[in-house]
Amino acid sequence: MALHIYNSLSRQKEEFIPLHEKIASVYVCGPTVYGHAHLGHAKSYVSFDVAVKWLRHLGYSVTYIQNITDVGHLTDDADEGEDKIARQARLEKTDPMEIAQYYTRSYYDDMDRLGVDRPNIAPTATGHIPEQIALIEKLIEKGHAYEVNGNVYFSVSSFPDYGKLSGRTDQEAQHSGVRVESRSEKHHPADFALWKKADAGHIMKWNSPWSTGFPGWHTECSAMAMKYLGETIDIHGGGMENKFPHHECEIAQSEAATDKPYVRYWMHNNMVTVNGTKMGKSLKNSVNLKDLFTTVPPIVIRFFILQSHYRSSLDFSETAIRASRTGLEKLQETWHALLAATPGSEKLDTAAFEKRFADAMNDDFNTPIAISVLFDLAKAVNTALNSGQGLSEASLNSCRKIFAAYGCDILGILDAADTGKSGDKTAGKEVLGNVVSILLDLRKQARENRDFALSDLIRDRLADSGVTVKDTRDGTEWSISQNT
RNA sequence: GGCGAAGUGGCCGAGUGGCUAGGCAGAGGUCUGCAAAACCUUCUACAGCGGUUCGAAUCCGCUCUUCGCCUCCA
Repeated sequence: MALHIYNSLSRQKEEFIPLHEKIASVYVCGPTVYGHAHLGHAKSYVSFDVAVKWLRHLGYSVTYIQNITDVGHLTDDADEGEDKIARQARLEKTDPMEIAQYYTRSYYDDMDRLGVDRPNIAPTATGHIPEQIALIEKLIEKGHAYEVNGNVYFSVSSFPDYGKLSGRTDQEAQHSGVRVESRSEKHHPADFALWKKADAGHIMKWNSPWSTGFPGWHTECSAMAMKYLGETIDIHGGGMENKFPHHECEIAQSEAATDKPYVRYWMHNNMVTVNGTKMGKSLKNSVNLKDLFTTVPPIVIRFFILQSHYRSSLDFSETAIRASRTGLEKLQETWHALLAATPGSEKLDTAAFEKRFADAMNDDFNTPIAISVLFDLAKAVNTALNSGQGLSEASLNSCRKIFAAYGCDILGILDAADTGKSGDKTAGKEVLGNVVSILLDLRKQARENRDFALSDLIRDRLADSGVTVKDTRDGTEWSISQNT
């Protein structure tokens, strides 16, 4: 089965055929850096991380662009209100640049811990003002934009396709919820700002042909996507809430400027909810990742996210996280057992598992199904290892390969450091291993003497220290507990 | 009001016509000095009402409910 992607524009799954063979250009709307990342960011960027990893696995050369919005994103409706970064700078009594850089670092810290690969290019809006001005000039030239009092607006009525992504084609419907005063200088209420003149005292501002000001929020993505990926890009991703107006406006200004299709496949991921309600900063129910990481390992969060489809909403709760954690530990147990196993005689045909996994991923990145395939394989592995026969060397190797490639590399839900092939045992770890060995030898002697009080004491004290001891058919195993 | 998504067993969460999703939790069993883990067996489903069909969770209609977007938001 070839890769199929659900295209928000056509509202159906389509076979993925990139503009240029074996090359995939991907642009995903990045964060506005005025606060720490929350669980919603995690869902979005983990989802696209897996998509990109799968594309690369399929042999595509992927250029993945994810912007950093550090100017132009206003607190109120698209054309009024204060800049988010500037507002936060005022609240924290510092410079907007410091706010942007501080929260950008914070964002990458969190994504690193979640195992999200960095994009190839992470352009900032402030770093691409000339490109945005050039785009606006072109739109004015072609009659798609007009200037009033140093502000430039896109003329929605000049672009008949406006509304094709969000389904909002009825002009009346578009504005029914927009609270713009009737005295607005815009020609039509639905017109959106491309360039805004800065008020006195505004810190982030640049010179332009129209005024000293700053670009509108929608302009940056079009300008940067087209600069690095060309006028038509293969995949554009983002959160569903950005479909309108943000992506609708991107299409309008890009296609009006180039007369070419802007995006071949639109991908939108769904929201994280808390108790069934959307998570949002303004609702004061957002789950900050740094806080969450203090009690839940990042890899569990990643697993939790991938257990649902990216187009489904995901409801966050303590019990749901706990269930994920237990489930993931089960998978990791098998992974560890697989690495520690010695060759035996039983054969396990892994081809079917590989095919099922690939089919699931090719079906619009269906990670829940892909994970269930790993669980099924884990069950087969456990059964074989438990039987006493063990797995043949060839089977063992193909199982390890699947877990390493799919569990570690693509889904990122199994710790690659556990493969043992890295051989990066630190001195401290070796010492610990030796000490634990001594204690386990003592415990073994105690058990042989049927001194179970002593053997249990050793096990309990080790458990208190974060070392879990298990007696298996093949002897005693130990591991460092999770979350230490 | 307009646009869109969705209602699955105790919980999470897949599944677009017939064949066990998966995970967590529960029950029984195997193994074990006891734990833990693992394995085996097993119990709870498709919001409601109609319709299409040999057959529907899956298609159609209606009703009810929830959520998102239409203001900033991954």
